[in-house]
Amino acid sequence: MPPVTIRDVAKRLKLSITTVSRALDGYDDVAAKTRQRVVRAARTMGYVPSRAARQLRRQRADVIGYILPASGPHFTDPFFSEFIAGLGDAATSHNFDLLVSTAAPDSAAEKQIYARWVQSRLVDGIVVSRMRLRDWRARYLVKNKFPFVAHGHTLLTLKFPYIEIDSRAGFELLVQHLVARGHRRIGYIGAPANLTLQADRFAGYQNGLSAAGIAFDATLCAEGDLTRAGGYQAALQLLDLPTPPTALIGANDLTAAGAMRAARERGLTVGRDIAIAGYDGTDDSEHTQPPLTTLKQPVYDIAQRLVEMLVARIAGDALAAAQTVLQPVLIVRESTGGPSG
Amino acid sequence: MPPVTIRDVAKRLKLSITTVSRALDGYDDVAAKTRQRVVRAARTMGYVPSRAARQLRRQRADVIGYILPASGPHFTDPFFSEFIAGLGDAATSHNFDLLVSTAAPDSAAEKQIYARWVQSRLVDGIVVSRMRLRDWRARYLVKNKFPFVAHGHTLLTLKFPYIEIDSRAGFELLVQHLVARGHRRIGYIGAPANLTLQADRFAGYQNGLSAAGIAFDATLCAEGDLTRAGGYQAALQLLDLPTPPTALIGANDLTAAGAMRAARERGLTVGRDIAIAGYDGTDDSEHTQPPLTTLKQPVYDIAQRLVEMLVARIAGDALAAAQTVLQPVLIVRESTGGPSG
DNA sequence: TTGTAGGCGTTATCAA
DNA sequence: TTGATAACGCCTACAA
Repeated sequence: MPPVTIRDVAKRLKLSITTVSRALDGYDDVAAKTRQRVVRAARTMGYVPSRAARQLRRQRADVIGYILPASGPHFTDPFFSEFIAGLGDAATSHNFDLLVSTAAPDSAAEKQIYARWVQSRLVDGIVVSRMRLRDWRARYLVKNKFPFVAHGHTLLTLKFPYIEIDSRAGFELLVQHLVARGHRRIGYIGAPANLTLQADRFAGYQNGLSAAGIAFDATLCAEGDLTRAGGYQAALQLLDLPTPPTALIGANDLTAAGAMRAARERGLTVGRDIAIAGYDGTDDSEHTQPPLTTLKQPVYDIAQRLVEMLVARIAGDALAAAQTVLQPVLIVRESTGGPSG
Repeated sequence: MPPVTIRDVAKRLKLSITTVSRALDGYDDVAAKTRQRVVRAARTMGYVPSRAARQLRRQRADVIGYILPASGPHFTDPFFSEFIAGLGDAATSHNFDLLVSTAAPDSAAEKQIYARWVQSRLVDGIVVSRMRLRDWRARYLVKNKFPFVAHGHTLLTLKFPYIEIDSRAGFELLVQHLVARGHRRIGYIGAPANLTLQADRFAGYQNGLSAAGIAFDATLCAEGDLTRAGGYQAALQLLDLPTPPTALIGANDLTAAGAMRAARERGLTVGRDIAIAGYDGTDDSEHTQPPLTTLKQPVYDIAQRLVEMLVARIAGDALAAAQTVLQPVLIVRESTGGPSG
């Protein structure tokens, strides 16, 4: 059976489709009694407006989009689980739907998705995450005047709303913590250099060192890729140095988890022979063995707030152009010796 | 500026919109030269068909939907990261988009989402996961003749396509493995009783015991909720028995991870003092400490194949009604003594 | 090979 | 307070 349309409802009630539409949309120029009849009939007949028709007429989809920075099988960063949960919950509560796609960063597929979503007006707005220093996505969306919000900034002179964690300050804190525990040779496992988060976190690491009067040593730095495997490889490299570091900081928790594994393989007991710390602070970090010292960012809340900003922006609210910077919270656990260590 | 429509392209070329439409859709009754002009003009003008209009006309959205069984902040099961990655990649490669929402199982919100998606034809088909024994979702979708595919079966006498892992056989294998390592008191931490997976895995556990001539002991069984926290709590309960189990099986890896934590807190060394095993086998299981013995299901592939089946079904392909059962693979790691243990 | 016209299901404008 | 009617942008018989 074909879906029931507004026409069916109107016919059944011997009313015009206009009246039905207005009654359902809650206009106040409909007799209370009529409205009641309409609402009841619509419910019993199971009428739900066609998205396509409504969308065509109103020129908006009530959908927001998000693209996961990955494609392929092994994708399990808990950061993104929590992020998506936040986006989804917030979208629902604002009567939006969430469209999700996957694409490797800077791939042709990614560009194609953006073009398609924007040009075909499939979505009304986009949430962009894991920003890059010279992010073509920001450029593209600004150029097309397309509503979007970001998790993190760029180096470009573009104005757009974002929420961001002051990870630079966070990493300074982290270094300070390690120095207080007596560490001088502190290694750093970073992310690809084109990412904003790498620039920030690396800068924080360097600042932390210099604040403690420790000379920066490039040989103690390696590049990871924000995955466990990347952290593992990079950590091995650092641990096999003639004079290895006594502490390692990963650009995120996954990197740190990989580093923990590498340390164990080299016969080191994490938290005693070597200190390891990460960044993100999703639940998983509490459940590594030993539990991971980390900087916690409120991922779920950030996602929710991003959606709120985006929805406001789609509605044309100028206020939504805000740029918010939050402070991460240092959580000290056993991987760096424990709270009282 | 308003988006460019097919009319704009036609006007510019002094052609009818029909010709433009047909040229772009690759019909062969368009002069090669005309097509070329049209394609070029469309590209330079940045024309992309309006989704809403096309959708209204063709009565399909080219969108499939998936609902994450969770709402709230702490949602980080790697199973679902991988599942979504698989859905997203497969959807993209079939020229579909993926709509994602979140809702607690059996909540009012969940029902509402289904009603909305189905009735408003927002999506052309739905992927359903974590099936329940008497699953109203399957009932609802079958009743509405709405295309869907499932990860797992139900107890209902409904015919629908699904892919499923023979987790019953898997758990028998797991018990067998533990028995071979000398365990007789094998505990089980399950999932909520209304879930299909619980029925299957619990049955497999029981079968495994009886095959080994071990009497079933209900006091060695506890109910978890497929989260780490749930596994932790349930494990504590079992470990604090007068005569605690020497081995624990979790209904999934997260449960097992929680159990490992509980064991450590009780001063036990996992893999030596107690054996612990799980189910799912995402990358994370390899990185617990010690690495977790588990039954691996090919999550990413399953997700991809589900999408393929769904797409075929949406296209009206009867073949897509298949019901596939795959075998899980036992992966023995240190948490039960190691491969050679 | 190209063009005309109708309609997909809504919402919104204007009259009645 | 209600109803007729015109779009929204596209696809596709059918006609030319």
